[in-house]
Order: sequence, then structure tokens, then C-alpha cells
Amino acid sequence: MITKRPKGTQDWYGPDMYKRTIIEEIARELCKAYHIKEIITPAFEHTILFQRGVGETTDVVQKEMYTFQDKGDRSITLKPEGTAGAVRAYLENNLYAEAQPTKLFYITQAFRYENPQSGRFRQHHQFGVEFFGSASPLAEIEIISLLTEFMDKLGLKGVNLYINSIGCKSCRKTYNEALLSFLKEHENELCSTCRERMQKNPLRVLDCKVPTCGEIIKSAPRTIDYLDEECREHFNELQSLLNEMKIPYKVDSGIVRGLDYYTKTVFEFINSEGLTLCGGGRYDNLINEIDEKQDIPAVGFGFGIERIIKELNAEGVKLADEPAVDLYVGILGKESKAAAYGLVKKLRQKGLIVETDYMDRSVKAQMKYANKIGALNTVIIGADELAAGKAHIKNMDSGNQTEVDLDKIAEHLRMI
RNA sequence: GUGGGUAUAGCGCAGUUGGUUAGCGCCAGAUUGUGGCUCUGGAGGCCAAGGGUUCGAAUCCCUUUAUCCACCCCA
Repeated sequence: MITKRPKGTQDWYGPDMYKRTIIEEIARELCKAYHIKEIITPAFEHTILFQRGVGETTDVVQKEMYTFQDKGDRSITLKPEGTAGAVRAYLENNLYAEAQPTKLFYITQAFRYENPQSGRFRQHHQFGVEFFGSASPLAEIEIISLLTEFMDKLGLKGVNLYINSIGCKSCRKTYNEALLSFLKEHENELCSTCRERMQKNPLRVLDCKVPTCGEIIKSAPRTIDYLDEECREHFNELQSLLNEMKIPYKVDSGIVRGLDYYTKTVFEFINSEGLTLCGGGRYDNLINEIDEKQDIPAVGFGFGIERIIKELNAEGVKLADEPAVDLYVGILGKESKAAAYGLVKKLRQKGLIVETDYMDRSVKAQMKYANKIGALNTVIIGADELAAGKAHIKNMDSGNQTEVDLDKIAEHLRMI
């Protein structure tokens, strides 16, 4: 037990760790060009923030939060998603008082107590962007455009954009009534889970994957038919912008998000297996729900880093290789240790990736090791080399050796 | 919370009606200071844990734990 990690968590190392590093680098680089600033908020917040922000009736709040009392008897919750904390920080630090809009991105862990399975963890990681202050569809465009570029840079091809509009509060009210009465007519044709969902959140029936339900849903009322004028216009403008920008998308009336805060635009990036890699949308009411003195529109998304890696692997996309060891410095003889290590240090300071022997191995074993770690070049430093001030640099690919002055090694390696 | 699969060396796996395997990796050698290929040798496992049946259990039965997959929901 003591050497076992908690259920649903992962240790990051090796190739996946490197992929994660590259993914985060691409995200940061992209946000830089979009002039989106990084924010890091605490791993935990007051529980009330998520109850209000994410929504009291959602599964995330009802059964998936890591909530505990701290020693000061405060109710604390490990963040289950990134938006609520970013919104809280935006309000608490009066960022709305600066020139608007405010564009923030985060790379954070998120905690949800659920049963782990493929692409699902109790601690996972998200790259997210929140765009505060703009009611214009251009805010959605900014977010979506960044996402499509992100996908391009990663080399993902099998992920598609689906968008929908669920309208504002008032549209939703009339729509929910229409949907509910429709569902009641077909109640005995629906699967058992859908019959349950009907009661607590009828919107969720729309993305049921059971084929028989799918047939019924086809003729169900769609949110986009119940939009008021403003919401309809917003959605139309968004679509024509996407068309003009030649960003491929599909309108899918089945896209309804499971978090309560969304309004108007909702979207998902989904792979060929139906797994959602990224979900987001507009949340014009959320800030007001958290601070009633403020009424600020916003758009955002969360992208699952584990799911990106899963998709990269599924599509066979190779990100950049880990940088190779430029030179392995073999050490021969006790009396050469300090001088050889001094050489290692000097070469590292010149920017080379250098490895050496810490195991007191024989020259043969050192060469084997150098080969195993993929060193591009090797050199053996012993009494002879130190006396002569020269050594043989061996190119591990060709096997050729070149005699080089000890103080010219870096220059020699740069030339090849 | 519900359902199914799996659990044998660091890894990935055999194990026939109850009496244990080679592989990959790791370490060391194959003349003295040079890798890859080959060969030889070595280390490493209370066969997930506990209980039961049996002369004898990795193998059969029960319990527990872990893990994977699916549902709900989500990234």
C-alpha cells in the first residue's frame, strides 16, 4: 500500500512526461501570440465557490468533489475544474477594473472523485483559457481559433469541432418546458437512464448514446429553435464568422454541457471515438452568480491534457524527440576523475548535453552505457589524454574517431 | 454508486485434467583502454493478500485488496 499511488492518480515520467512538457510549451507559446496571460490559482478553494460556480445540481458538485474541513473548520474543496477559480481571482483582484477584455490562461490539475477508466482520472490536468468582458461572438472566435491552431501545432487531425447554442436563461426556460413535454410523450420508449435524467436535467437526454434514444432525440425540439432574437443573432454571427474564417465545424444540437454556467454558445472538440478532448462555451451569468455586483460576459474552455496524449498516441503523432546526449565522457582511472569531471562541467556550461560515469565502470561497460543512452559522441579521458591535452572523439553513429584538443571539444562538436 | 475482465521476476507473458517456462531488460565475462551483432554466466519471484479443500494448490472454492474496461457524468 505504501508504494501504491492513490486510485485514479498518475506518476509522470518518461515519454509521456516529455509529451506533456511539449504540449504545455505549445500552449504557452500560442497564448503569448494571442496576448493571453497566465494565471495560477490555488489547488483548493472554499467549497461554496464551486457549489455556486459549477452548479448545485451538477454531478460534479453532488458526488465528485474532494471536500474536507480544514483545521480551522472551513469547508475546503480541491478544484474540480479551472473556471471557478479563475473567475474568483478575476473578481478578487479587481481585474475587471483594468482595460477590458481580460484574457487569462491556466495549466492546472483538477480533482474529481470518480471511477477511473480510459481517459478519466481522479487527478487530471487541463489547459484552459478564460476570456472576460466581451459579449461579442469575436470572443468565441478568439477561443476557437486558438484551439484549432493548437490542434494544428500538435498535429492532431482526428478531432472535430461541434458547436451549439443553448440560449440565455429565458430561452432555456421555454425550451426546457417544450423538451419535457416532448420527452413525456415518449417516456416509455426511452432507456432507463434517460427516464431518470428527464427528471433532474432534461437537457442531458440529448446526448444519450443508446441508439433507440438517438432515434427519438432526432425529432426532439432543438435549443436553437427556441432562441430569442438576441441569442439567435449571436449564434448566426458566430457561424458566419467561422465560415468566413474557414474554420470547419458542425452544428450539433446534442452538444449540451454538464456544467450549469453555460449560456448561448457551447462547443466541444471530439475525437473519432466520441471522446471529448475539450469542452467550452460562453458563460455570461457566472460572474454575476459569484458576485452580484458584477455583470460581465465571458467565454472559456478546458482542454484535457491526458486526453491530448491519448489522442496523440492513437493517431500515431510523434512530437519532438527528447534532446540527445551530445557527448559521453568516459573516465579511465581514479586519478583522472577530477580532471574528467571538470571537463564535463566546462562543456555543460558551453551548452552541450553531457553525461559521464558515476558507477566506476570499465571502459567497455562505459561504452555500452553510452550506446544505451543514445549518446551521439563519446570520449575517454585517462592519464594519457590529460598529459597530451588531446583525446579521441568518437562519433557513435559512424564509429569514426577524431583527435581533438581538450579545450576545442565544444567547437568540434558544433561543427558536425 | 452499478456491471464485467485481470492479478505469476523491473517489463510483457506461458503454465495443458492440481506436481513452473523461455523472452525483453539489468549486471558481468569472451586477453590487456572503446558501444551496437553473437555467445556464456549471474542477480532477481512467500505465482496480489488471507482463509478453505487436498498427501500436495500458481492451478479448485470463499473473502479482501489492487488494477483495467463499461455505465452515469465529465477533460
